[in-house]
Amino acid sequence: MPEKVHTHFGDSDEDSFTQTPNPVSDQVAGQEIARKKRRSKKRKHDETADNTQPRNGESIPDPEPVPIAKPTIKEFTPEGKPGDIPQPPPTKTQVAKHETKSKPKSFSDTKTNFAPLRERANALYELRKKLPIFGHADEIRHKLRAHDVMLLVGETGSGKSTQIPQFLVNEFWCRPTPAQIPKEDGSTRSATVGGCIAITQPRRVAAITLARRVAEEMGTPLGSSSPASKVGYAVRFDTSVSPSTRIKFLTEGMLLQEMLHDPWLTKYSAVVVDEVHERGINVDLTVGFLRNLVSGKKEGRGGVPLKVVVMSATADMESLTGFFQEGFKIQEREQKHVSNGDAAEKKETAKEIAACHIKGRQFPVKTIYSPEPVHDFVDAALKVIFQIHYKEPMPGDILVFLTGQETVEALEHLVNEYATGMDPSLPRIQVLPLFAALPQVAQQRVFQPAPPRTRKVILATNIAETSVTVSGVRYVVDCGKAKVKQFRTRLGLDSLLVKPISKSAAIQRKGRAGREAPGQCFRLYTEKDYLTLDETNTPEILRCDLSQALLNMKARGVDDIVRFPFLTRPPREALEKALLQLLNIDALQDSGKISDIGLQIAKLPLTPTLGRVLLAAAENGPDCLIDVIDIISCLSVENIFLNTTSEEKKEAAEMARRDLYRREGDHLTMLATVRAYASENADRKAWAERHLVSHRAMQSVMDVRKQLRTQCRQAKLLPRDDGSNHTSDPAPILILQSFLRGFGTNTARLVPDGSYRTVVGNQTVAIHPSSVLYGKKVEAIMYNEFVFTNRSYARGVSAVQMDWVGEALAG
DNA sequence: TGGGGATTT
Repeated sequence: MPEKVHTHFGDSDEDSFTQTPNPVSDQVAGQEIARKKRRSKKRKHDETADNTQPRNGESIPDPEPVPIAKPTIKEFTPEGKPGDIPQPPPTKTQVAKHETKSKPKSFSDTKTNFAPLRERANALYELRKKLPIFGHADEIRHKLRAHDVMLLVGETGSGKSTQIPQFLVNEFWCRPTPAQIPKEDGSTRSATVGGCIAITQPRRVAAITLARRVAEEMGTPLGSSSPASKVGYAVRFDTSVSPSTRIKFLTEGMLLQEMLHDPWLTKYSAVVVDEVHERGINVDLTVGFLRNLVSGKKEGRGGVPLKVVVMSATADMESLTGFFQEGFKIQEREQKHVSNGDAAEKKETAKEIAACHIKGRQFPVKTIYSPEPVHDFVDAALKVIFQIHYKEPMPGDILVFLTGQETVEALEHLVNEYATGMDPSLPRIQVLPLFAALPQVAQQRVFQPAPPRTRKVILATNIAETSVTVSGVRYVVDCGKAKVKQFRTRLGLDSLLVKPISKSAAIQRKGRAGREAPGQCFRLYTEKDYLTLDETNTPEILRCDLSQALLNMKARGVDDIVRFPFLTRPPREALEKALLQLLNIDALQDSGKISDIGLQIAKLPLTPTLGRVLLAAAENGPDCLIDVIDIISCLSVENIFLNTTSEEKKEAAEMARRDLYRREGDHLTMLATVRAYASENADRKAWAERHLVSHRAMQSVMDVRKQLRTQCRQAKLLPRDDGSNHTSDPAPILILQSFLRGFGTNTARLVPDGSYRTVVGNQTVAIHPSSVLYGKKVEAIMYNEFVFTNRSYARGVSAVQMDWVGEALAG
């Protein structure tokens, strides 16, 4: 059987698929490089010779990792070295026995650990010196002394995320500075501004692991483990900082949240925004607020400047430079109106935007395109996997990018089937699926080394593009597609469709083959198709519902949304729709200003709609609120019910969950699940397994629930002592009516032909198969999500009465 | 009859 696969593939045009990149490919890559060179010449900032090299590694011939730039200075300034943090003098406790380690943490105990920390840091220093960015330390420090904003393009493996904060932390401008901050009444108050560096990350794990690494490199304990710790992190549900934290890694969402309470970011001397190229909505908002901050008068900081470093792997430098320059230009124009400023002249250099390019440390990856368009990429991937396995030496695992769980599982079966008939003298194949919905234990298998004489074949969604790094991969197979969620403003509907990826995503996928050795990337599409791909991913801000983003802006005092500095401006229609949505839930006054309700909602870690539901439930009393919090907690995490792939499993799941299902719909079913899980005191994990409920998801539910209960108590929506011993029967009608206050427009009624039509818009919608109401016919339904995949589906569905809907829509 | 991937004092 494998032979057949192999020959068949070879028949089509074996050479094209097994050869080195064809001349056309090289030519085009060359043109791309030439274009980049021309563009970079236009830049007036200092540049290193590195900049003119091809940046994306498309056709780098180097057989070795990119050589490291020579350090520009021979001796390092003391601030770059590990161990320059104040070290306690050696004392008797320091040589004390090991028992102290296992004792509860206290200051004196951690002192004991400083010596080993320092040793480790000294060892790591040797590795740090080899990072491509290391030789740029002085250049970077120098530029940031003169400029407030710096853009830094650093390819994968350049070391930017760990080194930049260490380069900057001992700069003079990074010290806490006494300042006079004007108060509303015209007087001033004394305060200390700055002293700390924030580094934002799109993902929680990245923030935590980077903090851990930098603490190690600096020879300091991590976060709250010691009051002397210099490095900490802050992500939702897990903050670890100390009074002496100087470097803090946090998620973008966390920094936005901090800005809600401290709009001037007075704790910080610098904010480093990492991974900007991913363009999640939070990073767009972050750079928007930061631009206002650096180009404004900084009165809330007592005039102390804030340094901003924007870092990206594949930056569109022109647009980011233009973005920050525009901010300074606007400020200049406004200042000229006020004074005939010659004071403005002096500060001119600070207002230029510095730039810095750092080469990555990446091995060359050969690109092999499909000679012809591929119609069935699962089939094509199967052939390429075996072609690699037959021809290419061991070791070298294969990473295949597919679109979703369905294609991953289909290919998993096919590969296993063909592998059984393989020549026994060949190395074996181990197929490992990887997608977000996969239980954690199964995901972990991807990181375990393969058994001897076995090649790992990892079948992944685009979780492997950014979130998860698998070692040992030398071959990437890229189907060229991904599922993309797009919010359609006009219909108020999310669609999840398979679409071609962007060039930068294709380059990112390819790069996964060159992390440890030279590699190969098989693209299951033609080179012509590659050239027609969009340059970059569509920023999330153009693809999502904007109501939460707008409410956050309003809560920060941005009344005029149109004047907000968007890195990419969403279409007017999308902004208007979001404003209308906020008006509908009373989060805004008719004037467009934020209302008291809006302010309360903005403080909740929820979508505005769910926030509105929570406040409505509070009006129905604490019992109702406690129950609604349980449901909202489920709605704001991943699916709590495990997937049922086969018919058998589905039946087993229905049996196991029978006692949880509620005829009122998914909302009360979730409530029953949370209540049952929470009251299970013996073994919650076993309980979850028995009921085919995701334990991981339920742990998140409990975290959210705790957070929401705490916030509700602080907001006096719940009495102080209530909550834990709540046992009264739920009141389904009150609960569902609370939900209708937020989801009144997400309703559909049954029409005579047996289908459901939306109350607003009269569109056909079907109940999603994952719903407990699937196949049921009720007077009307309310749903949390309206999604289009193969057809329009309502997800998160409960039965409601039409007169409740009428009341909710009437307000 | 079906769920790309993140994230929030």
